[in-house]
Amino acid sequence: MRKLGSELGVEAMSLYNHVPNKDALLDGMVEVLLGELEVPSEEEGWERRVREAYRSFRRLAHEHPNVFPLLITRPPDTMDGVWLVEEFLRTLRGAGFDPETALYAFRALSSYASGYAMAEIRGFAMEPSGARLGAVTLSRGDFPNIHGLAAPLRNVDHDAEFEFGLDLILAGLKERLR
Amino acid sequence: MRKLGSELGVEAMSLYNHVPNKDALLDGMVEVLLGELEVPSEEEGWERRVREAYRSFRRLAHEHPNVFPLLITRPPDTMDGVWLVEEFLRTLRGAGFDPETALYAFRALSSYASGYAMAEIRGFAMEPSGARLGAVTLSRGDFPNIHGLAAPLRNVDHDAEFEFGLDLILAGLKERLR
DNA sequence: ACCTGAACACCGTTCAAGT
DNA sequence: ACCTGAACACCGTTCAAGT
Repeated sequence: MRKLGSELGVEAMSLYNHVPNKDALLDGMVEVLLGELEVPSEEEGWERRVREAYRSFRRLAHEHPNVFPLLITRPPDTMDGVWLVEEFLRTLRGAGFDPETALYAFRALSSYASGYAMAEIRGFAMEPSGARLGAVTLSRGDFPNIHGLAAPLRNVDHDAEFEFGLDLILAGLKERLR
Repeated sequence: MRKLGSELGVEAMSLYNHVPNKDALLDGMVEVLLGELEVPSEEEGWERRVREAYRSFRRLAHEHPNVFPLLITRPPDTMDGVWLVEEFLRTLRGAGFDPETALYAFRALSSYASGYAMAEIRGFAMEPSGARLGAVTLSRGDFPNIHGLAAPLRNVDHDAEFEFGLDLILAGLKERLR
């Protein structure tokens, strides 16, 4: 608050004339972030629509790596948020899914996408990145599999990797449609 | 630090005789948490082994909802962590996956599981839970799909839901095996 | 070797007082 | 209507002084 105040050329206490407290401010930031989500038009077909929406979701993480974790930490309780869910459910219902499966699909995809985006921002958990491979000394004998991946690990194509997981889930969903 | 100190019947400053700083303390907590992960023995077959490991991962979130987010926020840089990855990769390699796919599979499953577990802890993002459905007033006309899910939303079986996503990804992986 | 008091540089927030 | 100084109740951390 003090830092934001000075950024605005004002004392920290003045902010409380415009905002109830810091939490409200953070909630507002999350709301703005969510507003930047780009959901493509309906003509594209359900699969492409869903895919693009989650690509856009991941893009939010790249564009605002400091705000994005707040979206995960403090799920927004806004009308805009509810609208997005309604849209998603409608799209999947239209594709032929029953209501429960549509909900499961939403949560599965959202879990995957937010988990992946978080990992990208904070570093992949329990995993020696290219940089970290050096930090911990891995004997080639004890860690043959990680060692064999040293080169690929150094320059993973995150776009392709994200798409891989998306493919997996979407393929599974299409399977259930039959 | 002050609170932990008083819990131990000691002033906060005394802690610095045993621990470099607060961050190191948090890292240690994450390390202990990770140590509680239960990876089943190898005889069970790769799929069951992977499935059980991620069930155990999710259990960590339930048992330690305050520490688990730290695991996501500050990916541990420990030998134990590397060992887990090595184990995972070895198991999938043994099942017939090529190295890159094994890595992708690890990250896809980990992203999904951590995303789902986080959502369970903090509340599902952009989604009216049973409780929240009341907070925001949803006209039946504007949100027909969410409204149709009101009953299922109130008592989702999270175990089954988590399993649904796991099935989706594992099915997709098995598909690639052929 | 371990603990402590005093101190430093921070937080978010309240409230009476100013304009 | 909006801003501010002083103050409160907090943080993590350092360091010289004690035992």
